[in-house]
Amino acid sequence: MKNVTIKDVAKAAGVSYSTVSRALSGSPEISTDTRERILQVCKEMHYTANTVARSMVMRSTKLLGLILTGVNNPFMSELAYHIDRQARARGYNIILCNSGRDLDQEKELFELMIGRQVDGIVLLPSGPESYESLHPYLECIPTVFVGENLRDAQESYVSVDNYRGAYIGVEYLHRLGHRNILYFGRRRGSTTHQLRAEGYAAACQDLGLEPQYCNNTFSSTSIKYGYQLAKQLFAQERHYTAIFAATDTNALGILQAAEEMNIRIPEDFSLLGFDNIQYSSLPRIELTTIEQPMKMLASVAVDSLLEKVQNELAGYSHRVLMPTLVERSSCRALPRAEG
Amino acid sequence: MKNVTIKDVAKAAGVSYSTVSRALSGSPEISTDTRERILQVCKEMHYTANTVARSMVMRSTKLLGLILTGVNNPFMSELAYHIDRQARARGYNIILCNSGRDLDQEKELFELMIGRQVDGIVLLPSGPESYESLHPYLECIPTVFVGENLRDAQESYVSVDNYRGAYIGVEYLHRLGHRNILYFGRRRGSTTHQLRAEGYAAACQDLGLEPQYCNNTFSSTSIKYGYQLAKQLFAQERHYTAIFAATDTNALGILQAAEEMNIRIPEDFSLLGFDNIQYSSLPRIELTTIEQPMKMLASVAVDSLLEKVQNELAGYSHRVLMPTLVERSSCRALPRAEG
DNA sequence: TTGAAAGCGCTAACAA
DNA sequence: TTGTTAGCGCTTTCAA
Repeated sequence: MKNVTIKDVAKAAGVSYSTVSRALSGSPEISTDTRERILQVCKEMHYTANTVARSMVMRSTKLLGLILTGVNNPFMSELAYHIDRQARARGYNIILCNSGRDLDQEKELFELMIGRQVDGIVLLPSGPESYESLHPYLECIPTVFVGENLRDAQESYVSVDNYRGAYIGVEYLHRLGHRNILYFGRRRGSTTHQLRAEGYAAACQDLGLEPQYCNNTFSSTSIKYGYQLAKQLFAQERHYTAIFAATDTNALGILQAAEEMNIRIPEDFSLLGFDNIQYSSLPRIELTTIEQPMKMLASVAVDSLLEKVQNELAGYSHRVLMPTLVERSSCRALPRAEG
Repeated sequence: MKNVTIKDVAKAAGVSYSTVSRALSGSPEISTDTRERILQVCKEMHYTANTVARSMVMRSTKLLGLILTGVNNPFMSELAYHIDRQARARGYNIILCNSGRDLDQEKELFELMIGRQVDGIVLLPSGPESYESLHPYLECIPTVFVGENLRDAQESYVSVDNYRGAYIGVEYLHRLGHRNILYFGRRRGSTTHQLRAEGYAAACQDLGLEPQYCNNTFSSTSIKYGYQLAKQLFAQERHYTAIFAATDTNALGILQAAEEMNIRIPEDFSLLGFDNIQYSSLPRIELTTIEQPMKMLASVAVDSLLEKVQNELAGYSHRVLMPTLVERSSCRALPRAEG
């Protein structure tokens, strides 16, 4: 485990070490032949520049913090993948951290990242409270929130038009002939969820449908909670021909409960999800859903973060992408009579 | 965006800056009251230590490189999650990189990580060729391979006993009454896969079964390839009552093809997977499979890497964990007659 | 075109 | 117990 430095190269090449630095940085203030000679020596000695030292003098680590609630979540891991790709294409690397959806952890991670001198942070927040909670840090470090709508908060974020997505979903089911659509998993505390519920309500209003809700009483969303909720729901009488689930994980919970109770989808009722996580395209699941364009989300997130980093501007930007419908097999058209 | 340094704190507290350093590092060579006074000033000034500067003098970044083929793969993302947790518990952070299963990328990432002075690398290799390909780098930086068996290679690795796992799987199917078990997705080029196939063959031999194979002619494993392979397989006559898939993704491809062709599982044949990725536990999928203990894999990987890092020993360790059977709904017991 | 030297923020050996 | 100083590997003025 050697450690060839710029000085070693300088000695070997018989020049001063600032000359080596110039050769490496592609400075114009150097003759072509000395540059080539030095580069040759570097190669021979297997010199690798010490990024840490460079970071210190350049006051930039070319490192981005990526804080999310848990990479093992399929939505997050997909996003993380694209964020890494995009960042690397721009010459940055990613320090990955999991907050576990814990505000204190999140704060701690911000401090850690600031100490590590990352150039910026991509945050998939624990919830809308994150914005308030992290406020003091946001002035110290360029940050972009992704996935969560911050509405008119004075901080950069990238998200999907959740209101519009829900609206599109209801329209689709309506077009299929459904007139009784239950919204499943409505939940307090998340702006994203609030917007989806609002979009649903607005579409119902516009199309003359009666809104019906099954509220999520848990503090978060998961297949397990979706399952528990669905079990309760199925114990009651059915007044709907379609369920619009607030998230794909909710929909998967519904699928599980339905399976257990011998309820057939889409024969007994149609099921529409939201997010288009990887799970949803799996055989036997084939969930029709509203897609969040994750690759786009990732790339816009990195771009707007780097814009902020490189311009040193204190401004912020809100980017809201349009979700789209992905048709698979969990929804069916209703014959006139049934509608 | 201020930047409070140790010097600023020193000036404010009226001490030399080495005293501040001592107060922060918890050195005993300092009086309790000056320490407390300094810590107080640090808090007031919102001082955060610059990890980059510290790294330089300490010659340790407390950073680990995590190189995998793609976090968006559910097996990888699960592993990444646990690796981060374990690393952080030990005071390290993770730089995440995706190699895209490309050997050149992998090399490039090693160089990048070495330049970044990471203390060690956790590698989920592209394949068994990675070991050869990365050889020059392995002497420069402590590395642990995870997931792939390197057999007797002189480098640390953590993996599962794939041979034994396959053996257990065949025993299980045999116990269920199956006498004709097809091994699906046998593939060249991966030691992991070779060992699984060997375990299958050995169990067949020991139990007096005739081995049958459906070979994976693709260079890698995915649901899509599994699907294509299965389509071909189903076009032929069936001489088996159970399929043992080399990986869960293969099994999911089989499920997809079966769905399309109205083949019922486990009624028409039983299906056993290997890995226990998250997908496998989903409703409607409920794949019975051989589990790789991912949390354990992650924690052992980090531990043996840090052992290497901290002891500065040039040695290596091979840790092989035992896989276990996870019973779900894709296998059924055969009545005597059918066996 | 090249070299000398300062300095990024910190730790640690040596003095006081 | 505290202060002074050198130096980690690099970039970048300023001189030559």
